[in-house]
Amino acid sequence: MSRTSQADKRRTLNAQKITEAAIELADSQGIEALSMRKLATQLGVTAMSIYNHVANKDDLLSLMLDHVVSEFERPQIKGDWQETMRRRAHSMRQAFLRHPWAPPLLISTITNGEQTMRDTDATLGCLINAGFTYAAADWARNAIDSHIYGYTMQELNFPVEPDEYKAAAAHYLPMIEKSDFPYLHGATLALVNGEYDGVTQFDFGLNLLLEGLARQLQSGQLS
Amino acid sequence: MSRTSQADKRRTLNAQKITEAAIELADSQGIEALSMRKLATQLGVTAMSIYNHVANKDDLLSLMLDHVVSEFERPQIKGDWQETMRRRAHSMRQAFLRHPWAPPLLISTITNGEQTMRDTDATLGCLINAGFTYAAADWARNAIDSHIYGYTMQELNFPVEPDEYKAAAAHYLPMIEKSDFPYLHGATLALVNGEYDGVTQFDFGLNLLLEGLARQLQSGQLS
DNA sequence: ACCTGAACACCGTTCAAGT
DNA sequence: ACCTGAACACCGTTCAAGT
Repeated sequence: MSRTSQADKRRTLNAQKITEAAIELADSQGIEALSMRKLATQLGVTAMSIYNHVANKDDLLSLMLDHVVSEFERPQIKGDWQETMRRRAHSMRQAFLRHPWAPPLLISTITNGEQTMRDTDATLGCLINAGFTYAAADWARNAIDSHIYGYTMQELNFPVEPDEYKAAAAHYLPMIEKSDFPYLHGATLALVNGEYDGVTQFDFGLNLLLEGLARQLQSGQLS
Repeated sequence: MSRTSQADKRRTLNAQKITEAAIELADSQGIEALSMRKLATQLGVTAMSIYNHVANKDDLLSLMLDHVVSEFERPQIKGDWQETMRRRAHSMRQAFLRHPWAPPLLISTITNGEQTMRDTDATLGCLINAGFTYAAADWARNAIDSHIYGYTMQELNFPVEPDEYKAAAAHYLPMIEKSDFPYLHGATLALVNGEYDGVTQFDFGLNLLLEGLARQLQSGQLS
């Protein structure tokens, strides 16, 4: 009987199952809760079994990240490059909202997985096809990705939800001395008074970049 | 004699000394090498002594981050807002190059320290003084910071140094199948052939943002 | 008031032993 | 070929005991 149950485990456990369980654990409990021991428990197995399928925890994280990248919408080479870049950016933000642990790890990843290479290839392809030089395509991709990563990481770590901004501002206002922080005080007061809603826009920065790129491309600075 | 040495320790150890030693350790050995035990050894003291001056490791990290923020150039309220924002951005990038562990922690920090509030106040002040509404100043600051954080984190984690790009490209080229990754292959080949240098520019994305903001401000969309 | 050693509840990972 | 338990070298932090 113990033979059968072990045989069952052998059939079920593999790198993909481990990766999926790890992502689910990191999504629901946070990345700091992802330990080899907890993951093993979730899988109904001993911590050490995992090492038969992945080299170590870093290897597991790489597999998890490559899966996240697979959720990015792959750019079409042909077509409206601005719209294609916008669709990719939005899909990346959505993937990061589903997997909030991913951006800091993904941006720090040294070796690139299969999916990352596919994403980079298609992104460069779209821009080059639109008339960008290799150098300009590289700069453009870098600037767009900076915004996607920087914006979503700020967004993910913002301490209050959009529908609580006004209440939070009213709560913090007394702690922001008008004499010490006049503009922060003014901005917080404007929020309390409903003069603006405090919601930043992903598309605001993205449009600044895309419109600037379009303008430079049209005037021949990038081609 | 043991009395004197303990009295000496009491005089020397304080939150500021601990913070400085922690920053030095993180700068030189990496943030993952910063443990309470190693930090204590560096300070010639027991790990537990540290807890007499900081609440816990998170508290220590907050103190470290507030010090990093103090190295940002504080925006002048009056003056050329574009130039002021550019100076702040460059000083932030330089601070992050000195303290590469800081950006992911700083962008994730929930509670803001004194220096962070001063930076935010002066940044908003500069933009509001230039004619931005509260909302527009918030969007602008968010977009600029997204670029600073996103760009520097990509830069800090890029696996090769600029003067090794060409050699690295030549090394990786055979691994990038032309049929699988045509554009990545082409870009790498262009790098090997010296058609472009592969160096991305911090100012490229920053200028796109600032020029776009200036254009929208001038046309009355943000005021 | 501050420093200390022992202890607790965790980690990732190695290794020899099982089947 | 894969799973396991014990062990090692680490963590952050609590607590009672010192001065």
